[in-house]
Amino acid sequence: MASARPTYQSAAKQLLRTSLLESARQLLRDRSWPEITMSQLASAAGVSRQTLYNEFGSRTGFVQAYVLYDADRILTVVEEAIASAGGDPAATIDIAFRRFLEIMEVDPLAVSVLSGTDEDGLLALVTTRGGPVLAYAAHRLGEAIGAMWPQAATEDVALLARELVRLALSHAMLPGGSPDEAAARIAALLTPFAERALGVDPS
Amino acid sequence: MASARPTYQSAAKQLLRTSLLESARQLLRDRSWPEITMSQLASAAGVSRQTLYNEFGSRTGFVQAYVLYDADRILTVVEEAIASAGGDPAATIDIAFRRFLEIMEVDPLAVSVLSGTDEDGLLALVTTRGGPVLAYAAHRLGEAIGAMWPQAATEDVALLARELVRLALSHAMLPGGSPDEAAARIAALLTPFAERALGVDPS
DNA sequence: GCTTTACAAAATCGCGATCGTTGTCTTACA
DNA sequence: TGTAAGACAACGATCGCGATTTTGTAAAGC
Repeated sequence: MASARPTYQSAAKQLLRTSLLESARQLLRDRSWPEITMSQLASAAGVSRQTLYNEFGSRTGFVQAYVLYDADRILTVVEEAIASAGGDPAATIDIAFRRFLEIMEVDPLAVSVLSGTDEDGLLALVTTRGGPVLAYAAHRLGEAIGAMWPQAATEDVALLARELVRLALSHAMLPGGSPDEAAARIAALLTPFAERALGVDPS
Repeated sequence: MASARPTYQSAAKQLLRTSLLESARQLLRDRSWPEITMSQLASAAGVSRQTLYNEFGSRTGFVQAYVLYDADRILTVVEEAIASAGGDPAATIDIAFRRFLEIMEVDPLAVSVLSGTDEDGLLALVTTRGGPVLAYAAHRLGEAIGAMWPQAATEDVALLARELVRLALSHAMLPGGSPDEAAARIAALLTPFAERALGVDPS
């Protein structure tokens, strides 16, 4: 299977990265980020510390990559939820938001940030310095929604995606009711915009 | 009932509180919160340190009160902006959001939180532990909107107010474009919901 | 390309000592 | 009654200092 798109090198590199990132995910289940050393991380993944540095550059470089990796993970699930909604605006927003909040409740990084006292500066990484994550998530979400509603203006879809991400992060950091309740409210709030963007006749 | 006007005692107490809080606002213009001591605060307001403690209990008690005071200040301006909009849904949301973001750009506490490295835990006070502020702001905003749109269901107004506050805080912490641009986008996003709640015929 | 070993720079920790601050109390005053 | 002022213990920063750990980089070996 050498004819596949990714070369062996890139595939191996990808395997290395996910192995490291997944090990970090495991370690984050019972220790907070500042309690995890690069040595522990390397040995948990079965590679040398040097390899870890070659791949991610520095400690902060790794944690930034991990945030994106975590976002990627979550977005994949949310995209599946969107695809399963069958195109209905209200159902799409509701299920996507609900799935997101449900995941965040058990996400190692999220619970670590929310439960701890933020002795590390991790909270800022998704708020005041959360530009990269927000942009990435908004883009991915916009693609997923745009694929499902091709008749909607890309401008409207991008707008909906961006603010949806902001609301999602806000509700993840400070829950307003259960995921079910929150998702229902957000869906009720944003469905009129979505329907108008889709040209649905509000009979 | 006691009296229509506040008693001398309550008025004096109120004067004392606002004097202290306003002094803190001044001090926050060139120092961050952890750099301000209770002694400095008391003498800046011209009262004894003991009086400060009698009124606010503790240092954290004061900063929490200050956050509410600051929110109150900002909300007053936003309420005026809402009243000036004349009831039109799009204009109301647009001007309220824009005024809020403009204020936050020069608010001493806000710039202190956004520029600093959050060595104090102040960022958490408007995110993961921001329940009280969010509830207070959502309530005030709901009242203001409800007074302008009496025909809308209180449920819809409360929903709009709550999520509007979340979006506002998100945009204040991590700006997405200028206040004008952000406000225009939020207005475009939420106007359909507001119009539907108002029973406006979308001709 | 990964591992091992080595190494300098930087961060962390333990541990007193010190100092400033917090929070409380008591007394004096209007 | 409520504020000012002084004194006070408790607590938390801060500092010095050595010891240790961790970060980040480099070399050599497989």
